[in-house]
Parts: sequence; C-alpha cells; structure tokens
Amino acid sequence: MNQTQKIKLSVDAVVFGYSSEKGILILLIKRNSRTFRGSWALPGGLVRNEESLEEAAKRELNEETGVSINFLEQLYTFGTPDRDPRNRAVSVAYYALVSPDAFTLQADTDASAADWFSIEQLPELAFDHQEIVATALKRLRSKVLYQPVGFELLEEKFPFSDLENLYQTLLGYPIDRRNFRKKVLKFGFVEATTERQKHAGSGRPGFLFRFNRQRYHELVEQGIHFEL
Amino acid sequence: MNQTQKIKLSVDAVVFGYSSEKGILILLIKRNSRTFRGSWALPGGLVRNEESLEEAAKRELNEETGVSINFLEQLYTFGTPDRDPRNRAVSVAYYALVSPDAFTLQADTDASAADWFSIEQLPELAFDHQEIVATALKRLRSKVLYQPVGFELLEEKFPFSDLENLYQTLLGYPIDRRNFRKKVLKFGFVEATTERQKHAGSGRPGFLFRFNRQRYHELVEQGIHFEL
DNA sequence: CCAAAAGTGTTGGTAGTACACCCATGA
DNA sequence: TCATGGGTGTACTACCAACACTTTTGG
Repeated sequence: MNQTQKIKLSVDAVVFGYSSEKGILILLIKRNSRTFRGSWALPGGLVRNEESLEEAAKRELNEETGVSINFLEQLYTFGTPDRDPRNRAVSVAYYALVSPDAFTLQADTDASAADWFSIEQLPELAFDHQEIVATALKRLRSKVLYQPVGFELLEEKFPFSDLENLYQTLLGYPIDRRNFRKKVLKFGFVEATTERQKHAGSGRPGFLFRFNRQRYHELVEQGIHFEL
Repeated sequence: MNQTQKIKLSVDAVVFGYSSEKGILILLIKRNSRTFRGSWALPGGLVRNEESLEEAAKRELNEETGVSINFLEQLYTFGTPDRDPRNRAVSVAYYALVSPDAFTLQADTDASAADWFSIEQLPELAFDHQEIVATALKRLRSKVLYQPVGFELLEEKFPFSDLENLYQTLLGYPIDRRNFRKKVLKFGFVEATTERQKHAGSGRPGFLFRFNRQRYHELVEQGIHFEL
C-alpha cells in the first residue's frame, strides 16, 4: 500500500534589487536545461544529499548567476503536485535583498544568461515561478513597513531621495517628504555623511546618507518598534 | 558526479489550543514507529506522491489524532541534514489554531496516544520538534498583535475575560482591562451577545461575546490596520 | 533669472495611556 | 456583608498628519 516516495526537492531564490531608474528588480536566469529551455526562471536547482536548504540555495544562485549572498531568508515552500511537468517536485523558495551594483552577473552551468528585470516588465517565467515571485513581492511589501529594507537594497551611501523613492515604489502610494525624513532620522540608524551627491540632473545636490547597522541592532535589542 | 537525490519529505503540524486553566496548549502524539518509539512528537509523516503538502499535513493530523482542520498555515521548512538520525529528511511544518473543546482526540495508526500539553510543561520531543514548536510559538506571538487569533483559539461564545487572559498569556505582560476592552470593541468585529456567563466561580457573571467573521473580513477588505 | 531638487517648522487633531470606583452575584 | 470578578469614564500626553516657503545648484 505504501508506495515509495518519489519527490524531487529543489530550492529557488528570489533576489531583489533596486535602481532609481528601473525601480524594483529581480534576478533571473535563462534556462539551459531541457525542460523550459530558453525560458527565464528563478535561479535554483536540486538540493544535494549532504547540504542544508539554505546552502543549496546559495550554491545554485552562485553557480547560475555568479552572485554570492550571505543571508537568504526562507520565503515559502511550494508543493502543488503538478507544478513541474516532469515529475513531482517540491521547491523551497528563499529570498534576498541586494544592491545590484555590488555584483557582476555571470551565467554559468545551467544558465545561458543572467539578468536583472524590472518587476514592471517581467518576461514569462518557467514553472510556477510567477507565483513564487508574487509571494516574494507580497512579503517584501509587508516587510518594508517594519524593517529597514533600505539597508540591503541601496548602495553604501545614498541620497535621501533614493530612500524616499524606494519606499514610494514599494508602498505604491506617495509619501510626504518632510514627515518621512523626520520619522526616519528620528530612529537614529540613518545618518548623514558630509559627502555631497554629484548632481545627476539639475537641482541642488544633497548630502549622502548611510545606514548605521550597529545602531540599528542596538535599537532592535532594546525592543524598538518601527512602523513607517 | 551528480549522485541521485535521497531525501525524504515529510510534514508536521503544530496545533495550538487554549484553555483558561492551562493556557496555551499544543497537540502531541506518542510515537508508535520504531524510531523514537514512546517519545512525544508533533503529528506528521511522509508526503505521498500525489497529494499536496497541506493535504498531507491534514491527513497525517487526522490519522494520528482524529482532529480535522480546514485551514493550516505553512510555518517553515526544516532541512538541516542531520535532523533525522535515520536518513536525510526535510519537513514542511504547518500550524493551526483551534479551540480544544471542539475536538475529541483519538490516537490511531502511527500514534499510541494523542494529548494536549501546556507549553509550560512540554515533555521531551522527538527529532528537532522542540525547535519547530519554538518557531511556531514565535510566529503565534507576533501574529497575535495584528491578527485576531482569538477567532480560532476560543470557543464560539466566550466571556470577555477569556480574551483578556489569552492576550496576556500570549504577550507575556499585563494589559489594562479597560483600555483593552475599548480597543477591541472599537474595531467592531467582537460583539456582545445577550447571554450571560454561567459563573464558574464567584463574582458577577459577565456577558458572552462572539466574533463576527463577516464584519472582520469586511474590515480587512477595507484595509483596516490593527495593532493591539 | 529660471528650473529643479534639497532642506526645514509649526499647528491641530486624535488616538492611546494612565488611572479608580461602582455593580452584580454566590457564599 | 464580604469577596470576587464585571463593567464603565475622564483627562493628559504624545505622536502623526497636513501643509509652504527658502536655499542651492546648473543651465
């Protein structure tokens, strides 16, 4: 009666980025394996017998895109019986936030290409990766309210307006510049540097800001409660 | 080079209950299978080839405890390579909130017993189930702040003090009765009935209250934002 | 001098918190 | 009548939202 279990276990990674021109980005690869060859998909693959799930996700991400990330957060596990046309496959999805400029993409092994796509104009994705991306976006949008996602998505130093725009983009509605600035600076983990922005366009160049991770962690220890 | 994958996939269910005497409860089974026989553990087992993960969790829960639950929420997937001494095993954990009095426990197949345990006095658990429980509790404690967990954990009708106590227990700190009542009733999805509590002890018997699920969903649609 | 973005303060409303006394019941 | 838990109102505070003008730079 008990048939032996035949389920493949894989991992997929949703890596988010942000650029002030293109908004929220996702890292995709072009598949080189038989199934869905030529389709864009999330980086990912089978879990090996001796590695943990998170290790598998990091490894696949690195193999297929050249990107090395230390902290992946588990998102959700997708296990609908027919999500993979070849066989029963369950996939544990992870996600991460990065600053795209910090990495050089390099497709490898299973991928013939790797690139950033704006979430506004995603291509068709293989398998149920569309759904995985949707789940990840939902999570990111709720996370933005109570965790400083700017830490990860922006560069080391950034003009304050980048942060403003990031939040407006993620939240999907306009925020008051003045109140936003007050609120953020009041917490104390975003600091002004003395450097100035090199004016990309016209207008008065602003100071560059920086996240103070240590201060942030201190505040978290103290049980601070944000809400932006 | 690519060894075939040998990973077992299972599901586990953390079912929470609440009783005004014993506080937060968890449903456990006494194992009847070879490994860890006689130990208490979370209900769960191997996923079958043709069923979804959630179906598997419901089925195992029902088989081992007699409890049928419609909505399980996915909690986290545990996949450390050595979490099962027999072989590589990955487990997708689900959790649910129920009112314990609504079910009759009945151990079956793989379980020689099923019972509720107060989280204050849990026995030693098999595998890494201790960790799974800890993760679930953490989730429950954060959920309580912005979702009405009382819906699930209390009986259909309940005295207001039960809700108070539930929140105090989950939050772990005292709350002001008067403010709590005002806040909760202001939302409008908790209504007073005309029935009175049958005084278990002494003191003035209070009215019984009830959740209005429809009203709750309406408010959620409107994008209401709680925070207790 | 014009356009574009950066930077800055004040006010009014409201929601949350702190807090103490009376009421109904059973023993 | 006493003990126990149920039920209610007020006042103060602090935070948030709304809102507009000045400054610096490039062209």
